Amino acid sequence: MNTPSASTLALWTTLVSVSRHLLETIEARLKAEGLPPLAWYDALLEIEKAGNVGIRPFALEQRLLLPQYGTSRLLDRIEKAGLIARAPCEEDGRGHVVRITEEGMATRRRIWPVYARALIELIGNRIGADDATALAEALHALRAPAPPGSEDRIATAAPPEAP
Amino acid sequence: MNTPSASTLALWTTLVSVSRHLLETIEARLKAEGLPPLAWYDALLEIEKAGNVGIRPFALEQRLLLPQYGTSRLLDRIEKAGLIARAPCEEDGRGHVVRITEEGMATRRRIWPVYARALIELIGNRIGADDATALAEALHALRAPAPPGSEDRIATAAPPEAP
DNA sequence: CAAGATTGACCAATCAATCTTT
DNA sequence: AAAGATTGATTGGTCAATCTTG
Repeated sequence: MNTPSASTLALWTTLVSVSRHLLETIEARLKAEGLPPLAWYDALLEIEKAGNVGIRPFALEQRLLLPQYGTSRLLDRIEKAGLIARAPCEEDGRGHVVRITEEGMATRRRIWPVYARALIELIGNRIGADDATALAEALHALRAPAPPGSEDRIATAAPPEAP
Repeated sequence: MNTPSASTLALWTTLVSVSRHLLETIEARLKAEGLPPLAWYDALLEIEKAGNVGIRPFALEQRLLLPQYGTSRLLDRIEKAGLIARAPCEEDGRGHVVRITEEGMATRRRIWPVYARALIELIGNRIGADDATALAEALHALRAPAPPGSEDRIATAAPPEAP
């Protein structure tokens, strides 16, 4: 067999179109509210969870699944907006430490309701809880293989509890 | 309820991470083979299907779900690579017509085996046909609402039969 | 004026170095 | 030399005009 089955093609096309639709809709709503894009939310959340000790960019890369330079450029923009602070690392002279600012926390808290409402409208209201759970379970078969060395798993956009 | 349920969040995070993983893997394989990105394949396929009469950019936009300027820029690059030809439209002085070249067809035919093999390895080999069909059906509940005026549905990356 | 299509200017993503420290 | 992180240069994507014809 050198061509995908009809069921494979059907799953592939719906997967791509659905995730594109959801992402575009959520990004559009954030922009309409004058809020930064989803990538900022994911980054701010991870940095906020790190607390006062902060987080190293290389750790952020792994959690956000971004390339090294992507993380660097993303942090550039978020820092320029005053939502995080970068400082040289004490223990390791090569590294830096990233911490969230008060304004960063405030912005993350303003993003969440818009994000949450979109997820409810676009997913929760359109599919039953049991179906959603079953779908997520089934999709696990298609996940990326765990990179060597990482035993704890992480998803792309891991939202928190309500602010 | 103002926060998404756990099942909604689980589905959202797996959806995003799985589709990102699949897309990145396929794009990486195309690049490794010296082939153009997936977007070129989708465009070339639609243009090739239009045959000798060609296709208008505005029709391509609808099928590829791209913005007007996105289509224009994409066609710029594909044309510069010699894979398509743009000509002014006879019936409508405002419009243009896009046709595929021999080299364009050849390139599309070279992309397909790589694309097809990736879909088989990443999807077909990891999930049963019945499960894949059920998954695709269930995901239909999350699709974008049909835009007014379009009665025939289309997916983002609609692959053809084997070349 | 609306539709089809393109373009200049700007923002974001990518590649290949580069720099510093371990 | 390898790890952590950044940066210059190029490409790709987006916004707001712009141009031409219906």
